[in-house]
Amino acid sequence: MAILPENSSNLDLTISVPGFSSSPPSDEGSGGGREQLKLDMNRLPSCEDGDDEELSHHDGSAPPRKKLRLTREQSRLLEDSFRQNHTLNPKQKEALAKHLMLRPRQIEVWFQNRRARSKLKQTEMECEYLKRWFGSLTEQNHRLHREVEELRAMKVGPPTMTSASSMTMCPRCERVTTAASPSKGVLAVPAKKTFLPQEREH
DNA sequence: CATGTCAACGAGACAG
DNA sequence: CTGTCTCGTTGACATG
Repeated sequence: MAILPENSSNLDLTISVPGFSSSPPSDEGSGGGREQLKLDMNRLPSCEDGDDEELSHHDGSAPPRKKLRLTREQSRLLEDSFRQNHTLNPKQKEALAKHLMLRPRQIEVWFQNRRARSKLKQTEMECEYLKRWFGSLTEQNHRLHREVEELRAMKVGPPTMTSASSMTMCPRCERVTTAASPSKGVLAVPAKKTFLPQEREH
């Protein structure tokens, strides 16, 4: 269902949905100074002992999972990179990891989560679009119903028009057909023939 | 304290 | 088999 143009590269966060701010800068905005205290978490573990993450826990027990917060600069560069490409090849990943002082795995995870957020945003926008569409269709439906009622009210006596009296309009395709081939009433239009003095617009 | 955000993880699918 | 993806979830942390 390609409702919105899947313009791949730049469809992501350029449109802001109210109440949904996943842009990293705003995230850091609140805790800019505070985040700096946690930067040691963002350090590439390779600079210290065994670059095998922080899970080189003795006793095989699972290491405590600490929350990594990316710095503003890291987020910015990742976003830039994401704008250029939504996926990374191993070489790009490695380079980016080195540049950002993160593990390649972290880069990979960030891109996975970023794609997920992007998709979520896209879905929300489509949902919004469909809701609006539904609303306008409902409104149009009501309008047409009113119109049918008005037309029906205009039909006072027995139909005197010769050819038109045997005509009915398919509510679905809005085509005028003869009574010999009655269309199934898709809308709540009674089975009885509807008399159309004149066909409106379409 | 309830809730939202987001990095991280595991499972399962898939391509090469 | 390996690497990467999506999807669903978890857990740390921030915020009102």
